[in-house]
Amino acid sequence: MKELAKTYAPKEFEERIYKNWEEKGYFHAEVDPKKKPYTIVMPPPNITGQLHMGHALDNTLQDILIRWRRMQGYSALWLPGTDHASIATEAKIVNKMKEEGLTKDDVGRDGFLERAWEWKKEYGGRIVTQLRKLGTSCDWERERFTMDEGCSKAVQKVFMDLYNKGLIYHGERIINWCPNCKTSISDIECEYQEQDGFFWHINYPFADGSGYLEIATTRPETLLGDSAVAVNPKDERYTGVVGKMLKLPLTDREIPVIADDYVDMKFGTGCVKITPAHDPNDFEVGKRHDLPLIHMMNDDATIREDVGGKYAGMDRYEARKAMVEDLDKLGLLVKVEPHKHNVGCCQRCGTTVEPRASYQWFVSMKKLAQPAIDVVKSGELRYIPKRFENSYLYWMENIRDWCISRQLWWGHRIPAYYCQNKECGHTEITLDGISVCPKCGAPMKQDEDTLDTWFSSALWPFSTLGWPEKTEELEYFYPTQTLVTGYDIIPFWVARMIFSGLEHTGQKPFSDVLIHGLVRDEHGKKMSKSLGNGVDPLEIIDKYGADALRLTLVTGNAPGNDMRWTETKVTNSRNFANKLWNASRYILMNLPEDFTEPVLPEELPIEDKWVLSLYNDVVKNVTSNLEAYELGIAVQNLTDFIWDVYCDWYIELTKPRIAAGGDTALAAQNVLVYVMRGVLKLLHPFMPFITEEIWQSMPNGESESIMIAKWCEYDEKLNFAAEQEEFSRVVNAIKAIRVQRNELNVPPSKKVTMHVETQYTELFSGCRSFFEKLAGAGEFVVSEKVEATDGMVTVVTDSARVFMPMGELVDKEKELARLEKEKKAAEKDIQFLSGKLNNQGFLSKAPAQQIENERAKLAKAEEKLAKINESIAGLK
RNA sequence: GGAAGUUUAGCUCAGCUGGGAGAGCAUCUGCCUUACAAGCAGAGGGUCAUAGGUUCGAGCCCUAUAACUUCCACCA
Repeated sequence: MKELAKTYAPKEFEERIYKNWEEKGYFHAEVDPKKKPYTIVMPPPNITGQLHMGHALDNTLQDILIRWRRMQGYSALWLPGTDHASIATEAKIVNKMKEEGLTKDDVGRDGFLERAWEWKKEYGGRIVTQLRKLGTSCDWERERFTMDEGCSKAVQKVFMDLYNKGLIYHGERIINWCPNCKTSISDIECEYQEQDGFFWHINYPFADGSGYLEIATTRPETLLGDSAVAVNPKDERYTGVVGKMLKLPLTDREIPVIADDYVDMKFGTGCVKITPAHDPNDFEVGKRHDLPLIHMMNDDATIREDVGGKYAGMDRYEARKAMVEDLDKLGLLVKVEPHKHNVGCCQRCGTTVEPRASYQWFVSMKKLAQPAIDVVKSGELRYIPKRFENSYLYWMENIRDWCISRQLWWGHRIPAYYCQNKECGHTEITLDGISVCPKCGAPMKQDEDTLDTWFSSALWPFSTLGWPEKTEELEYFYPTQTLVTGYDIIPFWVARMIFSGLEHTGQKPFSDVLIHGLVRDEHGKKMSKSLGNGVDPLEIIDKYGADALRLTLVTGNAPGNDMRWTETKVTNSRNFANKLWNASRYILMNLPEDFTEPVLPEELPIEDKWVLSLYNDVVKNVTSNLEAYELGIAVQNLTDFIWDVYCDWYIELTKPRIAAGGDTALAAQNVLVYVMRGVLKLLHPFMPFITEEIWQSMPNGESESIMIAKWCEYDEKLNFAAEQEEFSRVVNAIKAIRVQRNELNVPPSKKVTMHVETQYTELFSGCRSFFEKLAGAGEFVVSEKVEATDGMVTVVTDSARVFMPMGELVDKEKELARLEKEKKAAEKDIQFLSGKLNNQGFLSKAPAQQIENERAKLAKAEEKLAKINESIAGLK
């Protein structure tokens, strides 16, 4: 046992405690057949990342669950790791090289990767170091990285398996191209923004000189890639022109007019220019009509040499301007209308993406999605809260093929090898590498591309446990139990883990998905780097401690709901920590030196039973709320009990006994320590540091660290419902006296004589010291009947009347008015309750328990009214 | 265009399977009561967005409306 410092100063102990836990190996989870496993895999933060509030929330929730389950006796594994974040990291390296005046091509693939690994070595551990400050109890011995050997092996294996099953294919499709990152991105990495644009109406002349066809477009520069103009076959305006040829302006090409249902007659002019290489819909139209695919842009969105003519080399927007001007000069520009439309932007860099036909690798999704839909529909895998199942299912049911190849170097290189002999063209997918074509003997060359970052994240729950090897870890810890993450990455990550897990391991990757919301700023805005409204968790930890931060993030946190960040919430949390600290300090100060373990005596006074019974309820409620993932409610139960019941009432109740010394003091001390130890354990998952620091200072024969102490269980022996009810009569009387003293401005230091009239004489006499201590009682007399005299204030509760002689402080008229007011209130109660109890509908349909409750309430109200009436009569 | 969420005290939010509206902060009034002023004891403050409906009974369930937020789709 060591002494607690005078004030709560988390900086003094948080770091030391964490280090100690880690040294003792408490974070490590082993395969243990004697225990049940409980596994959470941490959503791996990007190696480029810095700890932000989102991480702090996500990891606090996970740590609460893991610490709780560990204390419950599970072999609780929280598996941490980081993500290589291909685009983000590659961008960092490219920027860094730019400062040195270098480009990717200058250093080459190997040189680039060397730099990337170097960078990873230097910064990749930053975020996990920051996580430790939060108190996260992850098993660092099992820390993984999406590009480490094991995860890479899993990626290659999955790629090959899917390819062999025909679920991965290579083909030319329209993909989203980022001209800045110079890579393809998937549909969900493309974010749409509404922008003010224009609708350009352009006349395309018929080749035979018989007039024009007016088309409307938002992107005139793509005219260079047009291979047809389409009209709706039912559109009577254009029936005659289908099949005719148009002269494509600004070029020397001719293109046909075709008919296709895709065209909406009511929109624009009803004529659509078809650019199959640069628009997903046009691509489909082009396929149906066998139109040529005309690429008109380079990978940096400049106009291509071979089709661009005078516009070649211009940037897409520059070309747009020039072409519109030229069309105007030619008299072909009919009109320009302002037009709002949505423009796809690269999630990473914000650049407007260019839809572009390109040869890429795709995962064929339909087949994979079905089991992932079924597992949720059947309830075998559930989202908390359930409403997120809707958007998940909608997404999965309407899923499109996933473009997985990226024109990046940092990532898992695609294990596809192509025969360099064009005649042969053989493609080989192999994990071992191959240099000679097995078909023709020509040299083979590996695909230059890497895989989407999310391809490896999708395997995270099992790749980290050793898959594809049949490790004992995989056998034991998989499927995992809970995944904790924000709703923003359900499509990116959660969905992909689900179908990947089902496909490759035959098992769901986890049973429960706990979804949390976003931490917003105090105005409700999303915290973001660009807005500069982010709050740095590390600064908060530095100022208030990790426990205060954690408590703030979990208090009032309902699954799936966003929360606002305000600093006053943190000070509240810090204040609570301080309260707990001082309560512990007080208990320890008074403990006899030879006190070892708390033992609850057989005979206990009523207030002890009262607090133990309430504590017992808290044990039950905290546990059941944790089971329901209602972490916010669980912690509320606990903090309310600690502050309101334990500190403000029970500690105060024990003060007279402690002062008295002897057996009664010792009994109180046993209860104080017993309950304190219990609530410390219950609180530990939420506030690990302070609870450990206090635990270490207390008699703690149970275990050397609270981290590995046993979770509290509801104890039927501590259920003292009758005493709980009984003692509340005293509490209510004390509260009522305080109200009167306050209203009459009688200072607490002033002792007041009290004559208590009650049928519970034994109870109230036994509680005399509480009235002295907490209600400022001087002389204190309890009897069944008290004769009121002038100058007495009457305090009425349902179980007692307390008369206090206040002499000149009492104004008889005011006192009467007050009692009349209370009488009205009591009558209103009675009216309400008896109304209910006279209602036949209520009596016949309400549950018996409910009727019983209302009857009891009515009886109390009637008792109180009778007492008030008696007092009024007495005064008159 | 489709879907979801939110709307409760001045502010931030709880309110579990329907049974007389809660907390913290802020405001006001008293307190240095020897664990804590980062505290203690009190007080005031709400047509639970609006309109209907179901029910003996609705903040909670149903329908519609409004405002705000978010996700998905992406018609040139």
